[in-house]
Amino acid sequence: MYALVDCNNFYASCERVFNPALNGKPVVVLSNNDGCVIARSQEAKDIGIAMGVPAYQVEPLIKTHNVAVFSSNYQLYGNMSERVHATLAEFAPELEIYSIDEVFIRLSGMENFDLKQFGTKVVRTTTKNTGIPVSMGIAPTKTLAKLANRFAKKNKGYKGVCLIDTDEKRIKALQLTEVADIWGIGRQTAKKLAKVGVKTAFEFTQLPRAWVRKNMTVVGEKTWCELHGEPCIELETVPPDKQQICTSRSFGKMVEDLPTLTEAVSTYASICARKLRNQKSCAATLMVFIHTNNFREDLPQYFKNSIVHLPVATSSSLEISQYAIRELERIYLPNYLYKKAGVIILEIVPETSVQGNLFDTVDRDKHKRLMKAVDQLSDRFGKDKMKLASQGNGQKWKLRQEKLSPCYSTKISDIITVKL
DNA sequence: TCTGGGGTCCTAGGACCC
DNA sequence: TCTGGGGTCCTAGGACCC
Repeated sequence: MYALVDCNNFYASCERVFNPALNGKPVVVLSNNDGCVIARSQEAKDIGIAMGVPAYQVEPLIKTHNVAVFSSNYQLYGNMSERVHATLAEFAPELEIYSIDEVFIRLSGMENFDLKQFGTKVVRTTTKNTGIPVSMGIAPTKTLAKLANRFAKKNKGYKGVCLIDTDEKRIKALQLTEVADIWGIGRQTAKKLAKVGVKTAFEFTQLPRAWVRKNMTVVGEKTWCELHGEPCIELETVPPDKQQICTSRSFGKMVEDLPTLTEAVSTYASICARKLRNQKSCAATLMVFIHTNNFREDLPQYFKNSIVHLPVATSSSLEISQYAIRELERIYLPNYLYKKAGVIILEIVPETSVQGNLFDTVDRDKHKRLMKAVDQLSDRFGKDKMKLASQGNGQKWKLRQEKLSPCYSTKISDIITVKL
């Protein structure tokens, strides 16, 4: 059996842990640049604030209902996420950290346990230890565990735990669920299924397997099998190394000049390089892209990217940033208002198997030592304390984060500020 | 005024090989 | 009249997830 533990309204719950005055009140968290609503407390959902809407469109609702609004604070959420994992790890040895707010657990060797009781204990302990309310779905496959989790959340009577352990419960759950709400069935597939008269998850499972294979590829076929109770999607206890790494942001204000864009691109390149070093890899290809604001139909538009293959794979911020800036200079055109830029690194290989180059002139050992020192300093004093000169100070392009909460759990300076 | 960011997997089709 | 067969690799694009 598998369990899926999912934190309820995760980002909104994180904000509440350190600010209990918000309990019982509507809370929303916004995406980067304070753009869209990406998390809502139950109260915020109840007054009709939809997921993903631009914040300015729900401004009247926010005012009328006195909704607490926060910029996203990933340092806080990441740390709270780690606390949830730590508690769960005490209950089970095999965890898959599926996302910042979801964990799959393999429940092996528990045949003689009362799983419902076990689940209730996990849910209660996690909430008690971290302050974050969680729900748990338990079933024979990951897809069914996801489904069970939906019921655990939606239905108060379950008290946060839903167990699908018989065929009867499985079929009942499938009948009560729209196929579009199944994990792995997206909008396009749901549309296709509607055309052949399939609305519920149960109806989907009644389609012939061959039809599913033909029309929905092996991916759909796996979902079909999992809904029948046959596990096809393995637990991934060790996260695989990333095959591509991307850092991109929209700017707080539109940017026109090359020097400012250069600061941003250099910063994104450095962040990519750090992510690369964290997984002990190097990359041999790099792409830079810039584009204007495509919501502004009244302005001239320009979307462009540029790819470069490096002579030797690297994870040095200096090198990656240099190449990124060079590509930016190739694609930059004046007289456009840019809204977003990004750096993507590809062709990622383990740092232990980098292919050398006879004509290499870079002192790679030196770079490595330097990066190690920089990373240690960043970990100790904050990631923005030491950077390349080309990154500038970020004043002209940084994110808009007008409603940022303090990093209660990670930064001492913030805690002191709060107390004052 | 204002509209997020970061990933993975699969398939089809073209280029190329012997 | 007639023009093989069997592969691999790469890329772009679509679909999905949080």
